[in-house]
Amino acid sequence: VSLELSPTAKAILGTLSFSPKSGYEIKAMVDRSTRFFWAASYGQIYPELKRLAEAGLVEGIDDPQGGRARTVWSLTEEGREALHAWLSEPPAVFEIRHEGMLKVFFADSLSPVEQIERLRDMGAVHRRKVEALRGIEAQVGHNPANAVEALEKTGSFTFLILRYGIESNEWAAEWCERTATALESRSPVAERSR
Amino acid sequence: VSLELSPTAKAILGTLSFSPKSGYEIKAMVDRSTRFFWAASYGQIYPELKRLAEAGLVEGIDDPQGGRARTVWSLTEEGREALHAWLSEPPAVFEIRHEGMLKVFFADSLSPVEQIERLRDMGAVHRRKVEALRGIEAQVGHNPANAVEALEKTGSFTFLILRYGIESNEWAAEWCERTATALESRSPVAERSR
DNA sequence: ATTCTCATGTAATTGGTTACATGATTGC
DNA sequence: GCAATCATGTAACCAATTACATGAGAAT
Repeated sequence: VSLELSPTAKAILGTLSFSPKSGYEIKAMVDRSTRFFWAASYGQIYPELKRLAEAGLVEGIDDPQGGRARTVWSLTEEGREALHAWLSEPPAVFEIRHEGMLKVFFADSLSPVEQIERLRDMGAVHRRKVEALRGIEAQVGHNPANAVEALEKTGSFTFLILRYGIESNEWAAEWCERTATALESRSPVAERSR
Repeated sequence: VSLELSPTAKAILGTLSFSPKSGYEIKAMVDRSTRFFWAASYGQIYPELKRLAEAGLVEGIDDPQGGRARTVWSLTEEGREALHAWLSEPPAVFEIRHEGMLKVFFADSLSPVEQIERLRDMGAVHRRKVEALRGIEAQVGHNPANAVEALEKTGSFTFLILRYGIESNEWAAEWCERTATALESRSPVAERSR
Protein backbone atom coordinates (compact mmCIF):
# COMPACT_ATOMS: atom_id res chain seq x y z
CA VAL A 1 0.00 0.00 0.00
CA SER A 2 1.35 3.41 -0.95
CA LEU A 3 1.38 6.34 1.46
CA GLU A 4 -1.85 8.27 1.73
CA LEU A 5 -2.06 11.40 -0.37
CA SER A 6 -4.25 14.25 0.86
CA PRO A 7 -6.95 15.44 -1.56
CA THR A 8 -4.93 18.52 -2.45
CA ALA A 9 -1.74 16.46 -2.85
CA LYS A 10 -3.47 14.49 -5.61
CA ALA A 11 -4.26 17.67 -7.51
CA ILE A 12 -0.74 19.05 -7.00
CA LEU A 13 1.12 15.92 -8.13
CA GLY A 14 -1.18 15.63 -11.12
CA THR A 15 -0.74 19.21 -12.31
CA LEU A 16 3.03 18.97 -11.85
CA SER A 17 3.06 15.83 -14.04
CA PHE A 18 2.37 18.09 -17.03
CA SER A 19 5.19 20.54 -16.22
CA PRO A 20 6.93 22.19 -13.23
CA LYS A 21 4.97 25.08 -11.75
CA SER A 22 4.88 27.66 -8.98
CA GLY A 23 2.13 27.41 -6.35
CA TYR A 24 0.43 30.31 -8.06
CA GLU A 25 0.46 28.49 -11.41
CA ILE A 26 -0.86 25.29 -9.82
CA LYS A 27 -3.81 27.28 -8.47
CA ALA A 28 -4.37 28.87 -11.89
CA MET A 29 -4.41 25.51 -13.63
CA VAL A 30 -6.76 23.99 -11.06
CA ASP A 31 -9.13 26.96 -11.43
CA ARG A 32 -9.29 26.54 -15.20
CA SER A 33 -9.78 22.79 -15.08
CA THR A 34 -10.25 20.44 -12.12
CA ARG A 35 -12.07 23.07 -10.05
CA PHE A 36 -15.35 21.78 -11.50
CA PHE A 37 -14.87 18.40 -9.84
CA TRP A 38 -11.84 18.83 -7.53
CA ALA A 39 -11.18 22.26 -6.01
CA ALA A 40 -8.10 23.55 -4.17
CA SER A 41 -7.31 26.89 -2.54
CA TYR A 42 -4.07 28.70 -1.63
CA GLY A 43 -4.69 27.85 2.01
CA GLN A 44 -4.30 24.19 1.06
CA ILE A 45 -1.80 24.38 -1.77
CA TYR A 46 1.12 26.26 -0.16
CA PRO A 47 1.28 24.24 3.08
CA GLU A 48 0.80 21.01 1.12
CA LEU A 49 3.72 21.84 -1.20
CA LYS A 50 5.94 22.12 1.89
CA ARG A 51 4.71 18.77 3.22
CA LEU A 52 5.23 17.09 -0.16
CA ALA A 53 8.77 18.50 -0.29
CA GLU A 54 9.50 17.11 3.20
CA ALA A 55 8.15 13.74 2.06
CA GLY A 56 10.44 13.93 -0.98
CA LEU A 57 7.68 13.81 -3.60
CA VAL A 58 8.33 17.28 -5.00
CA GLU A 59 11.38 19.45 -5.29
CA GLY A 60 11.44 23.24 -5.21
CA ILE A 61 13.88 25.45 -7.07
CA ASP A 62 14.11 29.16 -6.38
CA ASP A 63 13.49 30.95 -9.62
CA PRO A 64 12.88 34.66 -8.88
CA GLN A 65 11.54 36.80 -11.70
CA GLY A 66 13.45 40.01 -11.13
CA GLY A 67 12.86 41.04 -7.53
CA ARG A 68 9.75 38.84 -7.34
CA ALA A 69 10.33 35.70 -5.31
CA ARG A 70 9.17 32.50 -6.91
CA THR A 71 9.64 28.79 -6.30
CA VAL A 72 9.12 26.33 -9.13
CA TRP A 73 8.12 22.84 -8.02
CA SER A 74 8.67 19.64 -9.95
CA LEU A 75 8.02 15.97 -9.32
CA THR A 76 10.85 13.84 -7.99
CA GLU A 77 11.15 10.22 -9.10
CA GLU A 78 9.34 9.22 -5.87
CA GLY A 79 6.67 11.78 -6.67
CA ARG A 80 6.14 10.30 -10.11
CA GLU A 81 5.88 6.85 -8.56
CA ALA A 82 3.43 8.03 -5.91
CA LEU A 83 1.28 9.64 -8.62
CA HIS A 84 1.31 6.47 -10.70
CA ALA A 85 0.49 4.32 -7.65
CA TRP A 86 -2.47 6.54 -6.76
CA LEU A 87 -3.65 6.61 -10.38
CA SER A 88 -3.64 2.79 -10.37
CA GLU A 89 -5.88 2.41 -7.33
CA PRO A 90 -9.64 2.33 -7.90
CA PRO A 91 -11.20 5.75 -7.25
CA ALA A 92 -12.81 6.11 -3.82
CA VAL A 93 -14.07 9.67 -3.38
CA PHE A 94 -17.29 10.65 -5.10
CA GLU A 95 -19.28 13.33 -3.31
CA ILE A 96 -21.86 15.81 -4.44
CA ARG A 97 -23.29 18.88 -2.70
CA HIS A 98 -26.16 19.98 -4.90
CA GLU A 99 -28.44 22.57 -3.33
CA GLY A 100 -30.71 22.67 -6.40
CA MET A 101 -31.45 18.96 -6.04
CA LEU A 102 -32.05 19.37 -2.32
CA LYS A 103 -34.66 22.07 -2.95
CA VAL A 104 -36.51 19.94 -5.48
CA PHE A 105 -36.31 17.02 -3.04
CA PHE A 106 -38.12 19.17 -0.44
CA ALA A 107 -40.61 20.68 -2.92
CA ASP A 108 -43.64 18.65 -1.78
CA SER A 109 -44.93 21.44 0.48
CA LEU A 110 -44.73 24.09 -2.26
CA SER A 111 -47.39 25.23 -4.73
CA PRO A 112 -47.30 23.65 -8.22
CA VAL A 113 -45.94 26.89 -9.67
CA GLU A 114 -43.14 27.05 -7.11
CA GLN A 115 -42.34 23.38 -7.64
CA ILE A 116 -41.73 23.93 -11.33
CA GLU A 117 -39.67 27.05 -10.54
CA ARG A 118 -37.39 24.98 -8.27
CA LEU A 119 -36.92 22.44 -11.04
CA ARG A 120 -36.02 25.17 -13.54
CA ASP A 121 -33.63 26.73 -10.98
CA MET A 122 -31.88 23.38 -10.76
CA GLY A 123 -31.62 23.29 -14.55
CA ALA A 124 -30.21 26.81 -14.59
CA VAL A 125 -27.34 25.72 -12.33
CA HIS A 126 -26.34 23.16 -14.95
CA ARG A 127 -26.82 25.55 -17.87
CA ARG A 128 -24.48 28.07 -16.23
CA LYS A 129 -21.93 25.31 -15.73
CA VAL A 130 -22.21 24.41 -19.43
CA GLU A 131 -21.57 28.02 -20.39
CA ALA A 132 -18.55 28.31 -18.12
CA LEU A 133 -17.04 25.10 -19.54
CA ARG A 134 -17.82 26.08 -23.12
CA GLY A 135 -16.01 29.35 -22.44
CA ILE A 136 -12.89 27.39 -21.48
CA GLU A 137 -13.23 25.21 -24.59
CA ALA A 138 -13.54 28.31 -26.78
CA GLN A 139 -10.40 29.83 -25.22
CA VAL A 140 -8.32 26.90 -26.35
CA GLY A 141 -9.89 27.28 -29.77
CA HIS A 142 -11.45 24.08 -30.92
CA ASN A 143 -14.93 22.77 -31.17
CA PRO A 144 -14.96 18.99 -30.97
CA ALA A 145 -18.09 17.02 -31.82
CA ASN A 146 -17.39 14.50 -29.06
CA ALA A 147 -14.92 13.50 -26.39
CA VAL A 148 -12.79 11.19 -28.51
CA GLU A 149 -12.38 13.91 -31.14
CA ALA A 150 -11.33 16.31 -28.36
CA LEU A 151 -8.71 13.82 -27.24
CA GLU A 152 -7.47 13.12 -30.74
CA LYS A 153 -7.16 16.79 -31.67
CA THR A 154 -5.35 17.79 -28.49
CA GLY A 155 -3.68 14.57 -27.41
CA SER A 156 -4.76 15.18 -23.82
CA PHE A 157 -7.31 13.58 -21.55
CA THR A 158 -7.85 17.00 -19.98
CA PHE A 159 -9.98 17.89 -23.00
CA LEU A 160 -11.81 14.60 -22.87
CA ILE A 161 -12.85 15.44 -19.30
CA LEU A 162 -13.79 18.96 -20.37
CA ARG A 163 -16.13 17.41 -22.94
CA TYR A 164 -17.55 15.14 -20.26
CA GLY A 165 -18.25 18.19 -18.09
CA ILE A 166 -20.05 19.94 -20.91
CA GLU A 167 -22.08 16.96 -22.04
CA SER A 168 -23.10 15.77 -18.57
CA ASN A 169 -24.28 19.24 -17.55
CA GLU A 170 -26.15 19.60 -20.83
CA TRP A 171 -27.86 16.31 -20.13
CA ALA A 172 -28.82 17.48 -16.62
CA ALA A 173 -30.16 20.83 -17.85
CA GLU A 174 -32.24 19.08 -20.49
CA TRP A 175 -33.57 16.59 -17.93
CA CYS A 176 -34.79 19.46 -15.78
CA GLU A 177 -36.41 21.27 -18.69
CA ARG A 178 -38.04 18.10 -20.02
CA THR A 179 -39.41 17.25 -16.57
CA ALA A 180 -40.61 20.80 -15.89
CA THR A 181 -42.45 20.85 -19.21
CA ALA A 182 -44.06 17.47 -18.48
CA LEU A 183 -45.20 18.72 -15.06
CA GLU A 184 -46.73 21.86 -16.57
CA SER A 185 -48.86 19.82 -18.95
CA ARG A 186 -50.18 17.41 -16.33
CA SER A 187 -53.94 17.17 -15.83
CA PRO A 188 -55.53 20.17 -14.05
CA VAL A 189 -56.76 17.74 -11.37
CA ALA A 190 -53.19 17.01 -10.41
CA GLU A 191 -52.36 20.72 -10.63
CA ARG A 192 -55.05 21.59 -8.08
CA SER A 193 -53.92 19.03 -5.48
CA ARG A 194 -51.65 21.50 -3.77
CA VAL B 1 -32.79 38.50 3.59
CA SER B 2 -33.52 35.55 5.84
CA LEU B 3 -31.07 34.29 8.45
CA GLU B 4 -28.34 32.03 7.14
CA LEU B 5 -29.01 28.32 7.52
CA SER B 6 -26.04 26.00 7.87
CA PRO B 7 -25.80 23.17 5.32
CA THR B 8 -27.00 20.64 7.87
CA ALA B 9 -29.83 22.93 9.02
CA LYS B 10 -31.23 22.84 5.48
CA ALA B 11 -31.36 19.05 5.54
CA ILE B 12 -32.88 18.99 9.04
CA LEU B 13 -35.65 21.51 8.36
CA GLY B 14 -36.45 19.75 5.10
CA THR B 15 -36.74 16.27 6.59
CA LEU B 16 -38.85 17.61 9.47
CA SER B 17 -41.24 19.19 6.94
CA PHE B 18 -42.45 15.68 6.11
CA SER B 19 -43.04 14.69 9.75
CA PRO B 20 -41.54 15.17 13.26
CA LYS B 21 -38.52 12.99 13.92
CA SER B 22 -35.80 12.14 16.41
CA GLY B 23 -32.20 12.97 15.54
CA TYR B 24 -31.66 9.29 14.86
CA GLU B 25 -34.57 9.20 12.43
CA ILE B 26 -33.35 12.34 10.65
CA LYS B 27 -30.01 10.62 10.08
CA ALA B 28 -31.77 7.47 8.83
CA MET B 29 -33.86 9.46 6.34
CA VAL B 30 -30.84 11.42 5.10
CA ASP B 31 -28.90 8.17 4.62
CA ARG B 32 -31.66 6.66 2.51
CA SER B 33 -32.18 9.76 0.38
CA THR B 34 -30.28 13.05 0.30
CA ARG B 35 -26.98 11.38 1.23
CA PHE B 36 -26.27 10.97 -2.49
CA PHE B 37 -26.16 14.74 -3.00
CA TRP B 38 -26.28 16.23 0.53
CA ALA B 39 -24.78 14.22 3.40
CA ALA B 40 -25.05 14.81 7.16
CA SER B 41 -23.53 12.98 10.14
CA TYR B 42 -24.47 12.70 13.83
CA GLY B 43 -21.62 15.04 14.67
CA GLN B 44 -23.46 17.74 12.72
CA ILE B 45 -27.09 16.80 13.34
CA TYR B 46 -27.26 16.71 17.14
CA PRO B 47 -25.48 20.03 17.81
CA GLU B 48 -27.41 21.66 14.96
CA LEU B 49 -30.76 20.54 16.42
CA LYS B 50 -29.82 22.36 19.65
CA ARG B 51 -28.89 25.50 17.75
CA LEU B 52 -32.11 25.39 15.73
CA ALA B 53 -34.11 25.00 18.95
CA GLU B 54 -32.35 28.05 20.46
CA ALA B 55 -33.16 30.00 17.29
CA GLY B 56 -36.79 28.92 17.62
CA LEU B 57 -36.99 27.07 14.29
CA VAL B 58 -37.59 23.62 15.79
CA GLU B 59 -39.22 22.40 18.96
CA GLY B 60 -38.26 19.24 20.87
CA ILE B 61 -40.64 17.09 22.87
CA ASP B 62 -39.35 14.35 25.17
CA ASP B 63 -40.90 11.12 24.05
CA PRO B 64 -39.06 8.21 25.74
CA GLN B 65 -39.75 4.71 24.47
CA GLY B 66 -39.74 2.75 27.70
CA GLY B 67 -36.47 3.53 29.47
CA ARG B 68 -34.93 4.68 26.19
CA ALA B 69 -34.59 8.46 26.06
CA ARG B 70 -35.80 10.10 22.87
CA THR B 71 -36.57 13.62 21.73
CA VAL B 72 -38.91 14.20 18.82
CA TRP B 73 -38.33 17.42 16.93
CA SER B 74 -40.87 19.32 14.85
CA LEU B 75 -40.87 22.55 12.89
CA THR B 76 -42.22 25.68 14.56
CA GLU B 77 -44.10 28.25 12.50
CA GLU B 78 -40.82 30.22 12.22
CA GLY B 79 -39.10 27.04 11.12
CA ARG B 80 -41.64 26.47 8.38
CA GLU B 81 -41.18 30.08 7.24
CA ALA B 82 -37.39 29.77 7.27
CA LEU B 83 -37.63 26.60 5.19
CA HIS B 84 -39.94 28.26 2.68
CA ALA B 85 -37.71 31.35 2.50
CA TRP B 86 -34.63 29.21 1.81
CA LEU B 87 -36.53 27.11 -0.72
CA SER B 88 -37.45 30.32 -2.58
CA GLU B 89 -33.89 31.57 -2.97
CA PRO B 90 -31.93 30.47 -6.03
CA PRO B 91 -29.64 27.53 -5.21
CA ALA B 92 -26.01 28.49 -4.60
CA VAL B 93 -24.03 25.41 -3.58
CA PHE B 94 -22.99 22.97 -6.29
CA GLU B 95 -19.80 21.11 -5.60
CA ILE B 96 -18.38 17.85 -6.83
CA ARG B 97 -15.45 15.77 -5.57
CA HIS B 98 -14.98 13.09 -8.20
CA GLU B 99 -11.77 11.11 -7.88
CA GLY B 100 -12.57 8.99 -10.94
CA MET B 101 -12.74 12.10 -13.13
CA LEU B 102 -9.51 13.41 -11.59
CA LYS B 103 -7.68 10.22 -12.50
CA VAL B 104 -8.87 10.33 -16.10
CA PHE B 105 -7.92 14.02 -16.21
CA PHE B 106 -4.34 13.04 -15.25
CA ALA B 107 -4.22 9.97 -17.54
CA ASP B 108 -1.93 11.50 -20.21
CA SER B 109 1.21 9.94 -18.70
CA LEU B 110 -0.29 6.42 -18.58
CA SER B 111 -0.12 3.64 -21.16
CA PRO B 112 -3.13 3.29 -23.52
CA VAL B 113 -4.28 0.20 -21.65
CA GLU B 114 -4.15 1.98 -18.30
CA GLN B 115 -5.92 5.00 -19.75
CA ILE B 116 -8.89 2.88 -20.77
CA GLU B 117 -8.86 1.14 -17.38
CA ARG B 118 -9.15 4.52 -15.63
CA LEU B 119 -12.09 5.43 -17.83
CA ARG B 120 -13.84 2.15 -17.04
CA ASP B 121 -13.10 2.65 -13.31
CA MET B 122 -14.85 6.00 -13.53
CA GLY B 123 -17.82 4.31 -15.19
CA ALA B 124 -17.91 1.65 -12.46
CA VAL B 125 -18.32 4.37 -9.81
CA HIS B 126 -21.49 5.48 -11.57
CA ARG B 127 -22.75 1.94 -12.14
CA ARG B 128 -22.43 1.19 -8.43
CA LYS B 129 -24.34 4.37 -7.65
CA VAL B 130 -27.10 3.28 -10.04
CA GLU B 131 -27.33 -0.08 -8.27
CA ALA B 132 -27.53 1.52 -4.83
CA LEU B 133 -30.28 3.89 -5.96
CA ARG B 134 -32.20 1.15 -7.76
CA GLY B 135 -32.07 -0.85 -4.53
CA ILE B 136 -33.81 2.02 -2.74
CA GLU B 137 -36.39 2.26 -5.51
CA ALA B 138 -37.05 -1.48 -5.29
CA GLN B 139 -37.53 -1.23 -1.50
CA VAL B 140 -40.41 1.17 -1.93
CA GLY B 141 -41.84 -1.21 -4.50
CA HIS B 142 -42.44 0.59 -7.75
CA ASN B 143 -40.76 0.72 -11.06
CA PRO B 144 -41.48 3.99 -12.84
CA ALA B 145 -40.59 4.48 -16.49
CA ASN B 146 -39.63 8.10 -15.90
CA ALA B 147 -39.47 10.84 -13.29
CA VAL B 148 -42.94 12.27 -13.87
CA GLU B 149 -44.47 8.82 -13.49
CA ALA B 150 -42.52 8.38 -10.25
CA LEU B 151 -43.95 11.67 -8.97
CA GLU B 152 -47.50 10.85 -10.08
CA LYS B 153 -47.48 7.39 -8.52
CA THR B 154 -46.05 8.52 -5.18
CA GLY B 155 -47.11 12.15 -5.00
CA SER B 156 -43.63 13.11 -3.79
CA PHE B 157 -40.72 14.95 -5.35
CA THR B 158 -38.41 12.71 -3.34
CA PHE B 159 -39.06 9.98 -5.91
CA LEU B 160 -38.60 12.37 -8.79
CA ILE B 161 -35.12 13.14 -7.45
CA LEU B 162 -34.45 9.44 -6.93
CA ARG B 163 -35.23 8.94 -10.64
CA TYR B 164 -32.90 11.79 -11.51
CA GLY B 165 -30.15 10.11 -9.51
CA ILE B 166 -30.64 6.83 -11.32
CA GLU B 167 -30.89 8.30 -14.81
CA SER B 168 -27.98 10.74 -14.47
CA ASN B 169 -25.66 8.03 -13.18
CA GLU B 170 -26.80 5.68 -15.93
CA TRP B 171 -25.98 8.38 -18.46
CA ALA B 172 -22.53 8.87 -16.93
CA ALA B 173 -21.77 5.12 -16.87
CA GLU B 174 -22.81 4.82 -20.51
CA TRP B 175 -20.69 7.84 -21.48
CA CYS B 176 -17.63 6.16 -19.96
CA GLU B 177 -18.31 2.84 -21.66
CA ARG B 178 -19.01 4.47 -25.01
CA THR B 179 -15.82 6.54 -24.80
CA ALA B 180 -13.70 3.59 -23.63
CA THR B 181 -14.94 1.50 -26.55
CA ALA B 182 -14.20 4.30 -29.01
CA LEU B 183 -10.66 4.63 -27.62
CA GLU B 184 -10.04 0.90 -27.94
CA SER B 185 -10.91 0.97 -31.63
CA ARG B 186 -8.72 3.97 -32.48
CA SER B 187 -6.05 3.58 -35.13
CA PRO B 188 -2.97 1.54 -34.05
CA VAL B 189 -0.86 4.62 -34.82
CA ALA B 190 -2.60 6.54 -32.06
CA GLU B 191 -2.31 3.47 -29.79
CA ARG B 192 1.43 3.36 -30.18
CA SER B 193 1.97 7.00 -29.26
CA ARG B 194 2.35 6.17 -25.60
C1' DA C 1 -26.08 -14.77 26.02
C1' DT C 2 -25.42 -12.06 22.13
C1' DT C 3 -26.29 -9.17 18.45
C1' DC C 4 -28.93 -5.69 16.27
C1' DT C 5 -31.39 -1.59 16.34
C1' DC C 6 -32.67 2.62 18.65
C1' DA C 7 -30.88 6.60 20.79
C1' DT C 8 -27.85 10.67 22.14
C1' DG C 9 -23.91 12.87 22.40
C1' DT C 10 -18.78 14.56 22.25
C1' DA C 11 -13.72 14.79 21.11
C1' DA C 12 -10.20 14.53 17.86
C1' DT C 13 -8.92 15.18 13.52
C1' DT C 14 -9.09 16.56 8.83
C1' DG C 15 -10.19 19.41 5.27
C1' DG C 16 -11.56 23.55 3.40
C1' DT C 17 -12.63 28.58 2.31
C1' DT C 18 -12.07 33.35 3.02
C1' DA C 19 -9.87 37.15 4.18
C1' DC C 20 -5.94 39.37 5.19
C1' DA C 21 -1.05 40.90 4.72
C1' DT C 22 2.73 41.90 1.85
C1' DG C 23 5.09 43.26 -2.07
C1' DA C 24 7.15 43.26 -6.96
C1' DT C 25 6.29 43.63 -12.07
C1' DT C 26 3.73 44.80 -16.11
C1' DG C 27 0.70 47.32 -19.03
C1' DC C 28 -2.13 51.25 -19.77
C1' DG D 1 0.05 57.09 -11.39
C1' DC D 2 -2.99 53.11 -11.20
C1' DA D 3 -4.83 48.72 -11.93
C1' DA D 4 -4.06 44.08 -12.97
C1' DT D 5 -1.31 40.23 -12.48
C1' DC D 6 2.27 37.45 -10.30
C1' DA D 7 3.68 35.60 -6.06
C1' DT D 8 3.73 33.63 -1.18
C1' DG D 9 1.92 32.85 2.95
C1' DT D 10 -1.03 32.68 7.43
C1' DA D 11 -4.99 33.17 10.72
C1' DA D 12 -9.68 32.68 11.67
C1' DC D 13 -13.33 30.22 10.93
C1' DC D 14 -16.50 26.74 9.27
C1' DA D 15 -17.82 22.12 8.07
C1' DA D 16 -17.44 17.37 8.27
C1' DT D 17 -16.21 12.62 9.34
C1' DT D 18 -14.79 9.18 12.44
C1' DA D 19 -14.41 7.12 16.47
C1' DC D 20 -15.61 6.72 20.86
C1' DA D 21 -18.68 6.40 24.96
C1' DT D 22 -22.91 5.06 26.89
C1' DG D 23 -26.95 2.51 27.41
C1' DA D 24 -31.84 0.53 26.70
C1' DG D 25 -34.91 -2.60 24.16
C1' DA D 26 -35.82 -6.31 20.78
C1' DA D 27 -34.87 -10.40 18.46
C1' DT D 28 -32.47 -14.84 17.95
